[in-house]
Formats: sequence, C-alpha cells, structure tokens
Amino acid sequence: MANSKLYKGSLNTIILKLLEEQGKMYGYEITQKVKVLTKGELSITEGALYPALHKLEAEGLLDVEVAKVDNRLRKYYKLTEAGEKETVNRLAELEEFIRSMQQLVNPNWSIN
Amino acid sequence: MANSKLYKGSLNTIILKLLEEQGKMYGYEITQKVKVLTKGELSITEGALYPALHKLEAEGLLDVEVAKVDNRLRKYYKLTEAGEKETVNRLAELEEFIRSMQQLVNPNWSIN
DNA sequence: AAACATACCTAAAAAACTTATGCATAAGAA
DNA sequence: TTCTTATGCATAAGTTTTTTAGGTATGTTT
Repeated sequence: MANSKLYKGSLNTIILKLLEEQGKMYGYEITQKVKVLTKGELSITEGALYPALHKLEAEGLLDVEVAKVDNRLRKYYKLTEAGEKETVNRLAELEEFIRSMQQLVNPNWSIN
Repeated sequence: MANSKLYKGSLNTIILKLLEEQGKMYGYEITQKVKVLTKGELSITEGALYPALHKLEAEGLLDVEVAKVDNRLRKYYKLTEAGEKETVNRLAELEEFIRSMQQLVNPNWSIN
C-alpha cells in the first residue's frame, strides 16, 4: 500500500476478509476494491499482493480457479475450509488490535 | 510486541503519542504503560523499542535527559518542537488508517 | 499510434520487527 | 543468603513483510 505505512501485518487479514465477503475475487479486483472501500486511503501494491496470495494458497487457506475473460487471464481466489476458520481467528485478532490502538491514540473514541 | 503481529509501522506513533500525553517517559516505562493501556494485548519488545527511540532522537523528534534513580540509569525522552508537530500528523494518519481498517473488517462498527 | 487500464508476475532492497543475548542494580522469595 | 524476578539499558542476527522497480501481454480510449 502506497500512502499508509501503518497497515503492515494486516494485508493477509484484509485479503481473507474480502474473500469471505465476496466469495471469490482476483488479484487486480482486490486492489481496486480496497481503494474504493477506503476512499483511496489504502493502496495495495501488486508487489505485495501477489506474493501474499501465493503464500496463502501454499498454506492451504485459498483455492485458485483460472478463468479467461476478454482474452485476459484471471485467477480467482476463494477461501478453503481451513481458510474460513483462519479468517475468523485473524479478524478477531485484528479487531482486538484496532481496539487497543484506539485506547492508545484516542481513548475518547466510542467503541462498540 | 509479542502477541499481535498487526501493529507494524505504528510503534513510532505509539511512542510519540504517549510522550505527548505524559510529557516525558523512559523506555521501560513505555513498555509497561502500553501493557496496562491495552490490557496486555500489545507488548512492545525492547529489541524494537530502543532502536526506535534512538531513531526518533536521531531524526530530531525526541530529546533525551539522563537521570539516576535508585542507583539505576533512566533515559527520559520528551518531544522536541518538531516532534510535537510530527506527532499531530502521525496521529491523524493513524486515525485515518484505523477508520479504513474498520470499514474493511467491520463496516457495522460505529465511528465518530 | 500513444496512452491508459486491465491482469498477471518476480527480484532486489529496505523497513520493521522478533529472538536471543549481554550487562548491571534492586527487591523479593526460598 | 542465594536464587529468582523486576527494573533498566543495549545490540546483533535473523525473519517477515513490505516497497521499489522492473517485466509481459491484451483491451480500450484519445
């Protein structure tokens, strides 16, 4: 991600969460989705994304399905069963982290 | 930090924010304060903290003042003027990041 | 035709940690 | 009184995760 140096370590969780929501997505689609959702605040670089996808696949958390659309290659990724379970855990961790950070940087934020 | 791998890139901001609040702190004190504030969720490792403090000092954002308490050395750090300005910027960035992450991982969280 | 968007990829370097040590003093427990 | 834990500093080696900087190729817009 270009602008913010603060997201480190959460890229994998972001990927997993988006796949949980969307069912299946391909790499380029993920970069665009994140831009829209964060109003341009976060930009995933491809140099970070593709290796991350490959690693998650190697870990058995993602499955791939290749498709050809308009003569262009697309690699759709979706969660495996193990991936679904892992996503739940990582989201819980991320939420805890966010709450902790809120306590640190701005205890006045209301949290629910 | 031991338990959560998600905080990367935010350590410097945490340090700056705590110093803004507390006026001056020494390294060990920072590690303990973070543990308390986050209820043990985040643990800053000394291997991360001390190099970070030295770097912030080298960048002119922190001043050091050495003290001896109970025959033990303490290095108190406090924000320089440049440090105070930088802290404002980094906190704004961090808050934006947190809001973005909330949008990604849980759009139902209420934010203010 | 050139530029931009879509779509994949990797390698080298930098950044930011963890882990493992080391040193020293004070306090508490066995 | 010795052992362990807490306080307090520090650095070096290794790992992880990213950025930067390329590369390839097709489709679309100007």
